[in-house]
This record gives sequence, structure tokens and C-alpha cells, in this order.
Amino acid sequence: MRADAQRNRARIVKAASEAVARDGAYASLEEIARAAGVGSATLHRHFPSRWALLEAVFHDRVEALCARAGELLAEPNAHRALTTWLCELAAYCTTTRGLVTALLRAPQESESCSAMLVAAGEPLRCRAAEEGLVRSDVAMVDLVTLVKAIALAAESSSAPEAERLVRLALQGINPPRRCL
Amino acid sequence: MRADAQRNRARIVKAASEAVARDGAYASLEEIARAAGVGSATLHRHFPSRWALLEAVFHDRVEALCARAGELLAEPNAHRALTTWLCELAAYCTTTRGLVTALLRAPQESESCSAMLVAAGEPLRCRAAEEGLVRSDVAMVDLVTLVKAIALAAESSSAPEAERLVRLALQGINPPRRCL
DNA sequence: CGACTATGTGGGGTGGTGCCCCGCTTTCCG
DNA sequence: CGGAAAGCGGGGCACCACCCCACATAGTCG
Repeated sequence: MRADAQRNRARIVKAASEAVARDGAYASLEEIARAAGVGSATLHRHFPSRWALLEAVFHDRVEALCARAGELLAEPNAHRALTTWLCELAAYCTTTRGLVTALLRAPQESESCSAMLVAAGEPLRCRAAEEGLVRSDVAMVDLVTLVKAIALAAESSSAPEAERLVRLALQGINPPRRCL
Repeated sequence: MRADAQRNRARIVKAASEAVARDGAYASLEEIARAAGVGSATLHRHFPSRWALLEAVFHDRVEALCARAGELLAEPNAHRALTTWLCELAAYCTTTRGLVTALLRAPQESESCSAMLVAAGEPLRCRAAEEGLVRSDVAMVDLVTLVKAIALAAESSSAPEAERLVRLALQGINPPRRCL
């Protein structure tokens, strides 16, 4: 890849990052190209679809979330580690404009971002399941889907509201049993 | 309201219903107006926003779902009645193109459709909570939001997948306790 | 029954979008 | 240092939502 192409790509991602943070996942691509100082054709050549661009924009942040999952493996309580990570994921999704939309739509084009999250969370789920703290028939992809869904629905609400709903979904609606 | 205005309104809703079923919630308004045999200005006068139109399109189906909630009050098992209704709601949302999108976006403009569902489900939740079958700190609006969220996330998947996720969220991820 | 008025209509215009073709510039490598 | 290939962006296309305004029609009152 030529040097100027790399430079342009970086400028596009930077401009897109700012535009998406301000206007959401459906920010104008033309405006992004203008802000980056490139022609719209260049943007379309680097990123064939809007989702390809969003994936590039959020790649670093998703990697950070994956790293966080690794950290949480040190947490002694496996159940708490899993729920904490899922709640943090939800909080991140609701506070970062456009992230959820990108995560939910991107899989159709390329699974990388969603797949990264599922792969990163799997050790947490696995450990909790082995210790009998989580039903073994629950797949990590289910949990990530659940969190993404809640984050999307709560995008207009507050972040705490999203966390509350995630905890509700993880605990279920049945009243807690006395005998533990 | 003049007779021809009523007739035009009905034709627009009918055309919109077919277009949305075919193309989803973001079907072209121009095309809908063309199919209805009216000018685009007429469509925009009757429905100031896309969501107003979608609400008119789905009004009858939402009413049918509300009526179904009334029927389920006759089910002896209160917990089962509630979960059944929520699953049916999810199934309906995933099979009816554009419904979820309309439900999730419309509240910002007018709460009628979402509010109707919450109001219709409340007796079911209330009865289950009184019998101690459902945590009392769970609000009906939470459950409807949860189902809408899952339906949206599973729109690209199958309807059974949506139902599975709804049941998962309602039961929680903890393994079932032996002592019941 | 006929005319008058308000209500409803739709063609056409505007500004904006995503996407693409094609002649031109820049970079890199031999 | 020269040429081929890779990259660039202006301009064009089709489409969109939305709005303005001259015109037609429905409902009402004399």
C-alpha cells in the first residue's frame, strides 16, 4: 500500500470517528470525506460500505474491550467477572454513539468486530460455566447479542438504564429463591 | 375531514403497508405515494414523519396483540401467560418487517404504539407479580423494551431464535436451583 | 339547485445523499 | 531518472425527503 494511501486512510478514519461521535452511525459520508480533505471517491474506494468504515473507526475501542476481558480473568469470582464485563460492554456501547448500530449491522458484511467480542468473552463464560455458576446451554454469542440488543434499545436512554436492563436479563424475572 | 382526504389517507396506508412488508421500515416514501396514486406532498401532509406513517400502518396489528394479552388473562398459570405473550410479541415483531424499527423509533415522536403494548401487558405482569411468580421490581416497560431489543437484534435471524433469546432473558443465566 | 369558500391536491423545485466513471497526479521501483 | 502502476478527485447520475403555490374539488349556504 502506497504511503499517501495510508495517510489518506488514516485521515478518513479520524474524520469519520469525529463525525460519528457527533452525528451517529449514519453521519454523512460526503461530509466525512470533506473533513478529511479527500474526494468522496477516495473514501468509497477505501471503504466500500458504510459498515466497513465504521468497523475501522471502532476497531481500536473493540480491541480495548477485548483486552479488558482478559484482565477480568484475574477476578476470583467467575460469575461477577462475566457480568461485569457484559455490563461494561453495554455501558461502552450506549456511551459511544454509533457503536451498537455498527456492531449489529456489520455482521452481515464482515463478522470481525462482533466475532472479536464473542471470542474475547468466551473464556469468561467458560470459566463461569465450569464452576456451575452459569447455565451451560448459554452460548457467548447469545450474551453478546443480548447486550448489543439492549444497548441499542437503550441508546436514547441513559447508560445506567442499559446496565439495569442487562442485569435484569442476566438474572431473569423470577423472584430470588430463598434456599440460595 | 373531507371524504377524499379520508380515501387518500387509506390508500396511502395500504400502499405503505405493502411497501414496508417488502422493503422494511425505510421503504421509499416517494414510491409509496406513487403506488397509492397520490402526490408526495399529500403523503407528507397526512404523515409529517416516517414514524407517523409507520404507526398508522401497524396500528391494527398492535391492537390485535393487545387483544391477545386480554385473552391470556384467562390462562390459569400467570407466569406462563406473561411469558407466552412476550414470546408471541417477539415472534410477531421478527416476522413483520419494519415493526420493531417503528416501535423503537416512534416513542420519540408519539408513544402510542409502544404505550399501548405496555398498557396491555401490565395486567399480565401485575397478576404474575401478585402471585409471587415474578420479581416485583420489574416494570412492564422493561419487559417490552427487552423484547423489542431482542426482536431487533434477531431481525436477521429466525423467529425461533428470537423466542429462544427472550426465554433466556426471562429465565436468566444462572443454573436452575434444585430446591425449586 | 347553483355559487362560494375553505380544504385538499400534485407538479415541480431545492438541497442533499450515496455511488461511480475517467482523465489526471503522485509514488515507487528498476 | 523515467516509466508504469497505483491512487486521486471533480463532476455526473439517480434517488431521496421535503416544501411552495397555482389549481381542483367537496361541502355549505343562500
